[in-house]
Amino acid sequence: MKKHLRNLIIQALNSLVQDGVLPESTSRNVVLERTRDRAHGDFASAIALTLAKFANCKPQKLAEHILTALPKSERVDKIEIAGPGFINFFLATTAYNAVVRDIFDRGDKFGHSQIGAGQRAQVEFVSANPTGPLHVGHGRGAAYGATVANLLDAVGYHVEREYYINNAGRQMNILAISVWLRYLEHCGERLRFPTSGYRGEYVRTIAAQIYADQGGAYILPAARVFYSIPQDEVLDEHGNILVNGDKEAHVDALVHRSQALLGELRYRSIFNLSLKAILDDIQDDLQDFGIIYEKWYSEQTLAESGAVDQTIKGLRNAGYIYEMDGALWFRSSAFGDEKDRVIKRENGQNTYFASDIAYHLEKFQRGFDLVIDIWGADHHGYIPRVKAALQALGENTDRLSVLLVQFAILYRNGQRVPMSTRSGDFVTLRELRKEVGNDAARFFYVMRKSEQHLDFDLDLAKSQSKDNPVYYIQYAHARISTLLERAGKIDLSEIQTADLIHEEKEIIKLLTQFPLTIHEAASGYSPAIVATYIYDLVKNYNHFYQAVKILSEENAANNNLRLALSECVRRTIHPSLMVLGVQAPMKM
RNA sequence: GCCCCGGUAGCUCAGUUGGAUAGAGCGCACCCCUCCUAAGGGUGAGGUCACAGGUUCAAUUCCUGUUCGGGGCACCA
Repeated sequence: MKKHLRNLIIQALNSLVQDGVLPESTSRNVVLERTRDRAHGDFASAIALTLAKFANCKPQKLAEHILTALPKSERVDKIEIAGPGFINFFLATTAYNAVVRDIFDRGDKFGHSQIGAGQRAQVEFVSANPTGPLHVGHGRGAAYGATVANLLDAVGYHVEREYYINNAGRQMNILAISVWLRYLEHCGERLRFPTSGYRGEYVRTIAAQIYADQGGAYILPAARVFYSIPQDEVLDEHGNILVNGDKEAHVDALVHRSQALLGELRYRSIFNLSLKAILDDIQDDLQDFGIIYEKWYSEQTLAESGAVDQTIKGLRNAGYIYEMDGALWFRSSAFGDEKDRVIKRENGQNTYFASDIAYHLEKFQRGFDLVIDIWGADHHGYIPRVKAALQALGENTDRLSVLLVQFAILYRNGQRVPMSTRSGDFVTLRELRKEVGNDAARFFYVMRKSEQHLDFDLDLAKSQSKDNPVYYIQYAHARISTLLERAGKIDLSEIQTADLIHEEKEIIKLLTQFPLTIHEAASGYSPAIVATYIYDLVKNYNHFYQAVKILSEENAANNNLRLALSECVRRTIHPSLMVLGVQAPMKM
């Protein structure tokens, strides 16, 4: 429809150029928009305002010229000039018929398009270190990433969802010794748990499980483990320093000592059991949350394949590697990063950055047209160096989009729920899902723009009332479903849209916007647009529902129209909720 | 100090590549079920779009500066 009107205006402009009213160079980029106010018709164009100075006359005068030059169209009822020179189009109500029929023809693919057809997109999200269960912050990344992937899928991309498992670095070693130390405690050894160790309760659980499965095979006296290890930093419960020490050196020394005492085989065993326990938990958690990955990509495998060393060699060949203070540096400042970055540490270990470069290079080599990373907002400083490395390796970073997700803050009884990473005192994703349910969690996580901090109201998410947008929308879907079930078959040939009431027109207008909404949400990576849209549609449906009788309507044409509209709304709610990862119940 | 994100109604937020009278939900004040799910609907009050400049016929929207809030500036991830 918009296209149709745009063509009309372009034709008018062409003839005005011929008449010499407008110069030859006039732009044919016609802007049309839906009106906000009903009095302004259905569509409006500010074209006369934009072009007035080229025509050398007042906008209103130009608008009149355009109006006379506009070809007639049976789909337009009335055209007016208003305000400073807007041209308002009022659609013929018969144009609405086509909309309803079109939605029925599209089946369950209404709103979907093929804009991305033939293109491959990869979305990498969550990718939390497997050092503990997912918490509510990861949850937002999970819901957001899954929805962005669904949106790209809806507009025709071939999408691959991927989780990058950071299972090779120092943090994993710290996890392994944390588990082992808890295991020793479990077996009666007394020790002071390191400040930089993983202190969560889950570590004890894994340790106890290892003991239950394998008995005392890993027991060693704690005194031997801690003998002449550098002093740890000791804090009290308020974070004040009680004993000055180097907690990182302390924990690194413990890792070394553990590897020496346990031997390669037993150390690997603890390491792998810990990793498996946590990764299993993460995978279950995400699957229960309705998130399916095509690929779980292991950093370990990447490192073992030699890809990381290969990548460093590539950077060296390109001339961007130098040595300083015993470490290897990447000259990222040559590509706009604020300083150079270490890629191999003095102790010979690669930094995480090194494997991240190799991983991204590998992603590029897999040939995706679109590579999307979803990170927490606190990682934003990391973007320039990753892009720098890819550029140094000769890649075009336009294919890479890094999307940042701000934190979610939980509120219960109007109070902020305290969360501190120290002491491992955070709310897990699993706890949140258990408390509010998957549907509410998925919806609440994405209903705000991702770059916006999210105030997550737990009480609202749990409430079964109209105040809760998830229930409001699901309820409408259920209500329509039962309504249509009672009504039986809809006779589309009986539909006529000659005299629609206001509520009906509003619904149809909104329905026509749905494909565009999905497109905008997909191209802008903004699931919140869908959430806002669907809420708005449901609200309008409720107005309509309140205004008319549907089942008891005697006039067959009206009856069929209203049923058809209900069905159209249902066919819009359904795919929207699917994209958002929320159930669309038939009954409630 | 530098970098990223944000500042719109009492609260939480929308606001479509700059457009006509800036919207919604909650909260507040009233009101509506002989009727398909009241898990719903209606009416009203409530705004210096953080502030100051600039670009434009037109700025909440774009640019610059200021200010406030969040986050980041490691041989941690």
